Amino acid sequence: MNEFSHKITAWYKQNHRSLPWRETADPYAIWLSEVILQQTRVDQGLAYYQRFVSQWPDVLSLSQASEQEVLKLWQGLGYYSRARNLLTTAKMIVNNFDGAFPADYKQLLSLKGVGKYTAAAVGSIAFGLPNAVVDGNVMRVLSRVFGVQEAIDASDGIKKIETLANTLLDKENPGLHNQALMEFGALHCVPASPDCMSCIFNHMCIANQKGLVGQLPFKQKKITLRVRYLNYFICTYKQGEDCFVALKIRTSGDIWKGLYDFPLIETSEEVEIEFLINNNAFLDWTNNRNFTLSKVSDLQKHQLTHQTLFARFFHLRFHEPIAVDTKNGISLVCENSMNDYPFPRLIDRYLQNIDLINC
DNA sequence: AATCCGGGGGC
DNA sequence: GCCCCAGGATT
Repeated sequence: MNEFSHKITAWYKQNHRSLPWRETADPYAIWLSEVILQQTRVDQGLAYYQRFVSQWPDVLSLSQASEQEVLKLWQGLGYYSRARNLLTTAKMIVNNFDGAFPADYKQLLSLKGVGKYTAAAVGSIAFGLPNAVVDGNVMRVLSRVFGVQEAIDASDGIKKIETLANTLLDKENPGLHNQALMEFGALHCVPASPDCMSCIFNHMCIANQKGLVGQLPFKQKKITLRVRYLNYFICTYKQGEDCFVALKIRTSGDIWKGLYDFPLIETSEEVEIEFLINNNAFLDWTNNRNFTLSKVSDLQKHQLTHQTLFARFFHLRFHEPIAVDTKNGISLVCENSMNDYPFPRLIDRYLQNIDLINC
């Protein structure tokens, strides 16, 4: 074993957190944890992991769930394609792999939602395969310790880190090595103001020697923000004691695919209600039915990584049954059963705030 | 190679 | 405000 691996695994044995997916050798549990933790902190993902293993203890039970159920349990975690791919892969394992995760890097890579990182993580941790993981932690630790100054969001920098990671990997115990490196990045070699004085690598860390810790890892790309205005219509119709709400499933090529929101008109700036009601898209689906504007919400700001959303909710109380056109994804749902539907955080938060929709 | 996809937390 | 997080799919 090389000195780097020796030091970092020794550090890991002393300092690692006790986490449920570390108490098992079950590939299903390890895969599930890795998918949940993609672009997600342990603190945020832990409760989701526990709910998922509790609801679906094995890959067979998960494979029999509906997409709506999986998205509902995933609600609030973001990057919802992970949840849809999770279900796809569970079905692949049951149907194409005889119910067992393959102990092979390339076959793991063929699974939906499993890229190089997750294939290496599941392979090394569950099966002892000799593939080095490269995630945000590994990028940060290796770029600092070995002084990699190439941009880690461009191909040459990434390739350099990948080569370094595979050279350093302890092939006798790759799962331990990989987890140690990531845990060290998560707990000690943190993004902002790490404690380099007490670091096990401070004598050999090139970034520390050159005073570059604050500048590594280097990224060259800037994120560009898009601003969108979402004018939502919460359309209700009261029938007897029941309040029905028109929900709309989100479909193609945009945020929140598979989740539900309301009929909306999107604009590039803030607009008046008169503009919205005279809009063709609005007239189309209300089909000239009679309604009362019963409430207008404040403007709600919701920040995504690449988008700033401003949403306003217009409550429309209809006096005759709402036309349900399943072609455009609108369904009339009893308010009592809204808990079964997965909503984006923006929608869920608003619904929590207003408590009940006043029909 | 570039772009898109969420939400929460640290500073 | 800006950056980051146990990244992956699509084009």
